[in-house]
Amino acid sequence: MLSPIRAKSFDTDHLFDAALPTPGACLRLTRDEEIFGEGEDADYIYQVVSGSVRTYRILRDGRRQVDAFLFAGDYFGWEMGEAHRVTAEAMCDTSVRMIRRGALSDLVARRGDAARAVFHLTAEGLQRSQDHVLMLGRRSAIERVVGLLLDIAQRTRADAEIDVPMGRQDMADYLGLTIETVSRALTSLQDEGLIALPTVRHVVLKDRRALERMVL
Amino acid sequence: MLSPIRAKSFDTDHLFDAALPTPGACLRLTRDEEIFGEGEDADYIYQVVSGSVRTYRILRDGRRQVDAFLFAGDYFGWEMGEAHRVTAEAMCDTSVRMIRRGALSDLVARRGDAARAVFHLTAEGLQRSQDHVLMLGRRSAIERVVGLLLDIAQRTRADAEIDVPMGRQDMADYLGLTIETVSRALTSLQDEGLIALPTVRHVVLKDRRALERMVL
DNA sequence: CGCGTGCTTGAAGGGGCTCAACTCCCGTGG
DNA sequence: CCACGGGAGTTGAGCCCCTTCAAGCACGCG
Repeated sequence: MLSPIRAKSFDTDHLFDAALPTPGACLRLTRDEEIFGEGEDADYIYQVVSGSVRTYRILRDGRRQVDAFLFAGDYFGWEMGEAHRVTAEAMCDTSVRMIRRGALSDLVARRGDAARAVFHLTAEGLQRSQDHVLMLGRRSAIERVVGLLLDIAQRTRADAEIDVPMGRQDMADYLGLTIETVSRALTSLQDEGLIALPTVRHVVLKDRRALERMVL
Repeated sequence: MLSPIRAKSFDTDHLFDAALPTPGACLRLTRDEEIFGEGEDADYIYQVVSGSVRTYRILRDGRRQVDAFLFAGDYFGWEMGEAHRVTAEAMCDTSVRMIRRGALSDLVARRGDAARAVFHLTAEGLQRSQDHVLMLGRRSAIERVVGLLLDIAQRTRADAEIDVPMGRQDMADYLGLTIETVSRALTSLQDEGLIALPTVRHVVLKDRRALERMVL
């Protein structure tokens, strides 16, 4: 997935390090606390240090679409315009680093490898969004849930046991479903012996191979 | 939408001009001709000169998800890895410009404003993808069709009369619907007097205000 | 212990899908 | 000029998956 290692180039995980002399510029947040809101000025770019974050948009009539879940190491808040297009909230106790857009621009102007890192990260976000589109456009409810579980497992570097950081409503709004359908999908996966649900936010992937086959 | 004009910066429409001394490096394509395929090496970045292009992915069982429609001026083929993640095809007689990824990298390394232009374009693609997600996740069939019509109108700079460059199957696979549902949505919009369909690929937006209200 | 919030389960309804027939173009050739 | 054929689009009927509405359950917290 990652490009071959190049000497002296930024590891994308540490893009901010070069621009942030004091790595203590952290924001600490509690459950459901807003980081920024849709329409607000996009002055900063963020990186999750610990915890997890959701971004979403809301339609006039209240329908909500969760755009992305962000975990430790993930960057968010790349907005090309002046305003944020989504709202970002912590899903649990979370800390994030911030950097002024201007500071990042300067870094990019000074160092070509930083530009490459930024491009890489944006492209990664684009890929995620494209996968999300495929999921919503052409997959059944169960396939969507399986896709999300595998995605969480991969991105939190868990293998068989995963801690689901979000509630059913967040899952539903990410997958374009209702909480009831998500719940039914999970129990049906459990009935088929593909997963186990020791607690409501803890999932055991009992047959990962079979689950992966379901989403190609 | 666009950032304020900066002296000496690239107009994103003309990003390639600086990197392409001979602007004749064009590829001419006919209907349904493939530009690149999923999994192939991503050596080039492309820009539509005239005509229109679709990008898509196909699932094992044949389900297809159209990722994007590209019109004159649009760039495509931004892949961060070595391989294309989608297939790109011309939807009609089309010509595209190409530039080696390496040449673009060089340009970006040499000129900071090119980096900004590239970032801008990638971010634009990301925004489109996010809007697509919202469409697929939380909108009804009719709302999706209206959204597509308005998007085409805007991006082809048409006001009331639009030429739909794609067939019903392409629309359906972009919107996560079936051709029958797309067709029914169009006739129901016609019945309500919101649009007219003089021919199958020609749509008149009779009440644009009302249509825009439908998608917020 | 009781209450509340979030999750699960059930029953009924609906929006979009499936399958199938039909229509409309449009190009081709007699 | 019309007959023919074929692909694309439309329309119809029935079904199914997901939603809606409603009730029941479980866990956590005062």
